[in-house]
Amino acid sequence: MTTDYSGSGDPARSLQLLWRDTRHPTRGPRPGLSVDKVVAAAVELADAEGLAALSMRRVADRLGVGTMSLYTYVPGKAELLDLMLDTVLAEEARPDGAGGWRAGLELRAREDWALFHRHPWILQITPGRSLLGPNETDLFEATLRVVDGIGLSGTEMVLVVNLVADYTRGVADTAVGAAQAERRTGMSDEEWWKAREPLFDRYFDPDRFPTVTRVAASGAFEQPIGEGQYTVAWARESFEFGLGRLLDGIEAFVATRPAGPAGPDGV
Amino acid sequence: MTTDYSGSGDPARSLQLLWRDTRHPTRGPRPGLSVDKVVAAAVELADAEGLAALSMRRVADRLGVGTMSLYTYVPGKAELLDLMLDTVLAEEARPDGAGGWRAGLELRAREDWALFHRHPWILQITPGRSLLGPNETDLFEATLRVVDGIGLSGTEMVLVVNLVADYTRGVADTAVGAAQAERRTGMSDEEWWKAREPLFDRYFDPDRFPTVTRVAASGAFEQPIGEGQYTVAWARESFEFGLGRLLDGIEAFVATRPAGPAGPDGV
DNA sequence: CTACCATACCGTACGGCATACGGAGTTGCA
DNA sequence: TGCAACTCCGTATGCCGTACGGTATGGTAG
Repeated sequence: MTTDYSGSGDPARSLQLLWRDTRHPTRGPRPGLSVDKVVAAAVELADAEGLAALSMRRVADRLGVGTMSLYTYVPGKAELLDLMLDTVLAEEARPDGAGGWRAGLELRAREDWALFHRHPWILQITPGRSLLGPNETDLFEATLRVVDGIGLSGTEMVLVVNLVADYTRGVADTAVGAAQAERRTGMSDEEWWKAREPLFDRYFDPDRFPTVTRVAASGAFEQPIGEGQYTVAWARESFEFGLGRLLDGIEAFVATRPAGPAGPDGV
Repeated sequence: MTTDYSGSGDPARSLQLLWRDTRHPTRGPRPGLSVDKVVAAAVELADAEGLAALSMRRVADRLGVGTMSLYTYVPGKAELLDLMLDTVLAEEARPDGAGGWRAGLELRAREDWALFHRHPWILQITPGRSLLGPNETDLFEATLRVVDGIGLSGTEMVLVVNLVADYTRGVADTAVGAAQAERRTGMSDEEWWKAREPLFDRYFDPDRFPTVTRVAASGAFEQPIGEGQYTVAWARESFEFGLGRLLDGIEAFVATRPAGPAGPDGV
């Protein structure tokens, strides 16, 4: 499935919810639920069973209310997804500037990575435009601060911060997808490959794919098989390798700028 | 929506379809359709209206057949998505080694980028395990070849190739999401921001977000507004900037390896 | 030439989904 | 005391993927 997602509803309502600008008018019956409870239930469900299992019915069931009651707290599913996203963003530790910009960006990337693994559904909701939620803004502020005063222009600061975030999203998308394949298909990686290898060999022509053949023969695809978690370990190494290269590249770029406390107005 | 996706069906059948290993038994009535026609119709529909609009019913309508007739050609929607993906992969130009590894990886990244824009739905189907389809394998072969013989081990070759692909996927996910937001919400970026700015200002506290405030004041968020396509232009610059940094980082890494035609068996 | 039967085609039905609509019950204030 | 504002939610509509089983087609075996 795909989520046709957000931004369509009433902006004022969405922002109010995101920033929890909700004073309860004292008139009617006391609400039995709250936005936070609905969001928490939805996050739990999505974590446990995936975004595909996240339906308004299931969330309502989990809260012990009728489906339509949710619509008292949340305008619709799209907005609920927005709220879920900004909510889990609060879980990330913020870089604090210790260790310089490189350590700061590393921290941000690793926190993103961990978050994507903890809440894989994040990767399945299309990014679209910015949410303008409090936690997203918070995180952006903290990360911008990390690359502040090292000689970059405002535009360059934004470029660098987004670059690291986008890279992490990309690897995580692949890695999390692979990690979840087992759950989704009810088949371990080993079983999966065992089932396909003999069939694949019928189509795989070494003359057509000589380099793949050679690389495969070198053992590059055989990862250290551990407790069945080997895909995860391999993915993490892959992520760290790429992060290292990326930061090396950024470092070279930063070195070309006039160092010092130039601030975002420079250039 | 989200697509619970693939790998679940019969492997033999999936691989046969992917590699078009389909000889028609001469018995019954002549088939009016073919796998290719079904896939082509599905791709057209997804391109035109997005993955959310891709239903078996709509594909069948487009082909002038009953819904259930599709199941003669394709085991189910998950497998159809697999086929769609491997099919559009054929559109990418393959790097041919001219200009060395850096130019080769650049070409691959730009081809991926273009493909993601041409077929945004690719980004919405969860990667999971490899398809083992012909075009995917082809592309992998061509890209591996580009980093062959420059001193990398087999594992390192795979790391580098995947790194570039993952980076591109990440930026494209963001960029395509933003580019499509207009279509999805029926609202231009300008309208969208106009509707939210005054509301957002009520929550945005400059003391809490000083760096964002300063960077915004420096004009880093005001992109050259052109024909309404400015988001696209900005995204492309952003992609090229990141690609440059990434390849710089990889270049530094390659420089640490013993150059020469070591091949994938080294280290 | 007939009978068989693999295959293509597809109508119907089931259980899921988001959510529009409107009614019933509850509470605080005028 | 009464009504307005509010929560809760049953029902219905129109989507979805696809299981099931029926019918039409047409090459081939006898």
